Amino acid sequence: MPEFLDLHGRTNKAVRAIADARLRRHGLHLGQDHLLALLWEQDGRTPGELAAALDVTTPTIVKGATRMAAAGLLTRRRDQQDNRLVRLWLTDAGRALRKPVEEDRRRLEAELTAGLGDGEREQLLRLLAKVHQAAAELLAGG
Amino acid sequence: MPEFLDLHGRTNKAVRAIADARLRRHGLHLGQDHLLALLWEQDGRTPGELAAALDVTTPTIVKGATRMAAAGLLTRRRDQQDNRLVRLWLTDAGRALRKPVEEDRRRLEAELTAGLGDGEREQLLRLLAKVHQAAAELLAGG
DNA sequence: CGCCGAACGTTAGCCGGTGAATGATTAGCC
DNA sequence: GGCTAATCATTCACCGGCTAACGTTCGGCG
Repeated sequence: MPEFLDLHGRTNKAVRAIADARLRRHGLHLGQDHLLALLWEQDGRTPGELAAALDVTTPTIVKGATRMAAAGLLTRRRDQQDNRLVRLWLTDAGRALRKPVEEDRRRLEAELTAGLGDGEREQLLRLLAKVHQAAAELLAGG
Repeated sequence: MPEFLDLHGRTNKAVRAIADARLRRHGLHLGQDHLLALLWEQDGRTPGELAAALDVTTPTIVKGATRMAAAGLLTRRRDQQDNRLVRLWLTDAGRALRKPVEEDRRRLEAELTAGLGDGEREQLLRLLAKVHQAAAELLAGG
């Protein structure tokens, strides 16, 4: 069991578990916050656009949007100019989650990296970015 | 979108995608390799033991074991002494995957960290371990 | 103008993961 | 010895993610 893969995977799982627990207090599930983040920035985007921005497939967005619509966080509306398109619009409830959820995420980041000095934090990001680039290249070509 | 959380999440997703693609060549799905790794080390363990070792819930093991049994990688047998227990035993097919899968994983680790010097690799592990510990503490207490 | 292909959202089915409820079996205590 | 409580595995329903198949709607070309 290679060291980096194991450690990276474990860390990711723990982080996801914490994020999930905190999102649950706002009635959200893991991943839905990313979708919301995009809509907070700009309303009325299409599932395809959102999927591309999140590096996720369209069905993932559609299913999530259906659940979030049922939860009253957003509404679906067809585009009048191009009837193939569907646009997602936030409700007041969806908009209201912005501040607390963004704050939660900032706090989580701060708590996780609290044990690192400024130089260490910077270095961690630098090294992780290297690995990420290697992964992206392997995924594309290798 | 905090820097570390975002970068770490992206990296994990890319790594998982690569691992999934490579496991698929052996007829495995993501996560099944971890279960196999435990059984390669020691056969005849119970779902509960495996779940605890992998830090996963028991239903996850049960479902995976069902699929892997259907794929001919392992067999289920009830313990004769304690009839509540179920023990998972590898088939020859399951054992045969050991070398290629372990080799794949070692190679993936090497490829991902190829761009790092020895000092950098060590430092990355050290810093990531710090974050992991912080996450574990948050998960337990905070 | 009509057809045919491209673009798009949706659905269905699978996978790993979770929590909650079920059922069987053992262990412990009176 | 018998009843109760703890311990297992299993099942069900849900979530995010994926691929593949489907149906609609628009665009371009003859």
